[in-house]
Amino acid sequence: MSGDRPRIRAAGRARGVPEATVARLPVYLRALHALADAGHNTVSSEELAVAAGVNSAKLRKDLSHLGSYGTRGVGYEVALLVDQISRALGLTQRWAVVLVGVGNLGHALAGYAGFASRGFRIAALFDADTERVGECIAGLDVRHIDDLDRVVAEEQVSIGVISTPADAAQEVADRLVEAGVTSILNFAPCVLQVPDGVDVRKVDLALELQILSFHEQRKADDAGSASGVNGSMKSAAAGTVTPLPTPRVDAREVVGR
Amino acid sequence: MSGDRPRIRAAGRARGVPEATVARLPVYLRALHALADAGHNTVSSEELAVAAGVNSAKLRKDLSHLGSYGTRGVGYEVALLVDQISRALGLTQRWAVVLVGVGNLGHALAGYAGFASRGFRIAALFDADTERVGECIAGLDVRHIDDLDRVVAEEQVSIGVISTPADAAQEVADRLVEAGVTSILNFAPCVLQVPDGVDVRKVDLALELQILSFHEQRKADDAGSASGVNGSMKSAAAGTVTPLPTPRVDAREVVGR
DNA sequence: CTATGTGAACCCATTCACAGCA
DNA sequence: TGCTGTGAATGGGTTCACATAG
Repeated sequence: MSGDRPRIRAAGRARGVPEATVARLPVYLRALHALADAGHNTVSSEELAVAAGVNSAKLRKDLSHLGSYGTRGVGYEVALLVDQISRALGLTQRWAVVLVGVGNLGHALAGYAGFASRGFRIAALFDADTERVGECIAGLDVRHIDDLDRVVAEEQVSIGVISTPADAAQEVADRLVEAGVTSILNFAPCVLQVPDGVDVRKVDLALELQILSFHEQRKADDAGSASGVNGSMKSAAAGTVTPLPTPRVDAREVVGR
Repeated sequence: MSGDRPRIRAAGRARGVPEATVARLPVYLRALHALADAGHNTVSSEELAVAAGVNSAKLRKDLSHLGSYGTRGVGYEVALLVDQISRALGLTQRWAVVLVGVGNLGHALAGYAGFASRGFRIAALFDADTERVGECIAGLDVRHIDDLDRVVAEEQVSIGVISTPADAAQEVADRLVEAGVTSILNFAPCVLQVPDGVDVRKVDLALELQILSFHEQRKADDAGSASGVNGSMKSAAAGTVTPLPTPRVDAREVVGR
């Protein structure tokens, strides 16, 4: 038993699972559910790795951090693995979450079936706009942000989702923390300041596109330098052409910082 | 000039920027825009690091991969840095993207102002459901997926966003690649198979919550083991209680794998 | 004989600490 | 003098390759 170096362990349960591993466990879980649906009772590390989009060595190393739940020469029992990963992720309980900000994105998140199906229950929706309060979205009434404290306490909420504009996000985060929330998922495009003990994860939609933009550019450059010395245009791959020399930053027109 | 080890470099432009650095450049860009709006002309690595939520050593190392654009003893000129980072990310051109799947989430993405404000133009919306085709969302008509090839070619689209249900995502990805798209942002909770040369980034909403769940559980466990030997309940922190012993996986009720 | 579990090697990223320049 | 830019040190994560168990 035990991993590489002697990571911290609690009483009986496995602990000190590396962060990179934690981030992949939900992917394995998804793949396992799909395999179970397809009627598989057991699965090899190779099969599961393919289904999860990683290599098998990484998968085995990841699983080894949870314990030894495989059978040498055979593979893993699907149901058992689902059980163990769910347990490791804390999904044996159904977490209550509150969502703040029911604009464009908040609406979609409130109606996202994936939350319910993967261990989460939206306890309440909030907004600061009194126009929106009272509106019913996905079976939930939108409440005013001032009710946050009460709901978080009553429903034992520990996770908050922020889908407000960027300029309101910090204020909302402060209120969530004040109310007792200790984990925040932030969809607003800004950095949040929170006290120790509070976890924040961010999802930035445009940021992901910007990363893709980098790689697109790289591909276009490669294609360009393959033929002409510095292929000024011509093989600009699939990108919107117009390679503007130095357009000065007058970009960023609308909305969020 | 040049980084630590001699990473690959092209003609004159900086290359071989580490992936971890690339992922942070958009964050720096956001912070710089905010600083510019606040009237700052120059900024020190320390100030910018705080605004971006990283430490200053990491920031400087990251920027060093783009070249030497700071002034020792002074700091960085905000406008110049914005320019250089934009250039490095390939944001001197405005990329055209197509969005496939105008359900709950697709709707929200189509209306997301952050795309337009950060260098991207939604060229078209697509759906397979003929009921939806023709609908107008955020000023764009929803087109049928069969028109994908034409639009991608005509508008020189190289980036596609998938916001379909999981069971349709692979099919859509295949079509996007077939049409000539070489970068995909996938919101569907599944692993996509794509040929070499195509980049995929994924955003999984529930996955992020599951990661937070892990850390919540850890905090709850810590709080529990602080007092009683194995505090069976009582100090279950803020989480929805009910620590179920071995609930057998009957979870996952609705929707996507 | 097969596929897991894991030490060891390797590689990438972060952090430190200071040389070098305005 | 102050802050950038960067070698060197450290640490985490990935991959390799094989001992081990069924």
